[in-house]
Amino acid sequence: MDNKRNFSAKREAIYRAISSADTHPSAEWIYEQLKQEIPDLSLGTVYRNLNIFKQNGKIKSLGVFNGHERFDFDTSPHSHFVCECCFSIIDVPGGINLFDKNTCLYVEKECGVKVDSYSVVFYGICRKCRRKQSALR
Amino acid sequence: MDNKRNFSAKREAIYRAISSADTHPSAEWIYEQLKQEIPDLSLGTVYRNLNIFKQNGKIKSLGVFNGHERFDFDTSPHSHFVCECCFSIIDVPGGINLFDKNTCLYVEKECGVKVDSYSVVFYGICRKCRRKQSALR
DNA sequence: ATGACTGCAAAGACTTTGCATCTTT
DNA sequence: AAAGATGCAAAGTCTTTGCAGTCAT
Repeated sequence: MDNKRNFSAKREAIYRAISSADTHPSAEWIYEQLKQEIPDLSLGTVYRNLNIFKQNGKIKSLGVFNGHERFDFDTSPHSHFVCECCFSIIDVPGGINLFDKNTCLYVEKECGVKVDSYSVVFYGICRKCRRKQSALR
Repeated sequence: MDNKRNFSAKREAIYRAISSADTHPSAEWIYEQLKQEIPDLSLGTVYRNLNIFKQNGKIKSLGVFNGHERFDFDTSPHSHFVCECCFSIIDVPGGINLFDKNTCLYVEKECGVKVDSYSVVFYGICRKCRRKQSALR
């Protein structure tokens, strides 16, 4: 992630866990994941390091879903889909959903603000949950 | 809000507080607001009624910002701007930021999901906070 | 009376934090 | 040795909930 090797083994493990996950994980998820490999890891450390990564810009918060803050190591602009049933989060491929600069300029003018970023989230039902729902009928 | 008049005075006051607010309020904000007018209101009641409104579709949750869930009585599709400094939320006027159905279809095909809705949030610094920042220099 | 609504306070869920200890340089 | 990172548990914050009491029909 960085060349300076200024980090601890646990910190690196936490970052590795996020960046290798395909789940846009929560703190709890990372903790559970690493517990097997690092039994003496504490949840507080996970939270602390996530906040450091966030400040560093190494990860991005996707917001709070179902009470859990979710993170993304991919900080490049892209949209997400959130399943309202199981709260899985998946990347929307391609930049098709991104606004151009004019849209932000429009918001700045209309609202009298300075726009730094934006987020686009689609909500619905994921494939897995749809299957479950159909199976129940 | 509804013709059936099946609601209590406090419930109506809570809905009135949201719908007359220009702040996309939190539960706490509504509680503080109404406390003057209704001294024996409890915060639990505010939470309970907000959840009922949410289920009824009478209000929409904008998500959690700075730890507080924020609500909007305007359930029509529109985007929002969130100030990263004071966490004020303002409506982006006009439908210019809304996607068309094809965008949702694209997401459905690419992700193999069913899209029900989406949200667009712009982040930045609001006018008031910018002024404060300039004044400090 | 019956069902709906509420106050109150306790409980829950997630996150942060203080402090002593342990690591790393 | 100094600075940084962590474990542990307590505290903090926001939200939900159980229960008994209240209100409306």
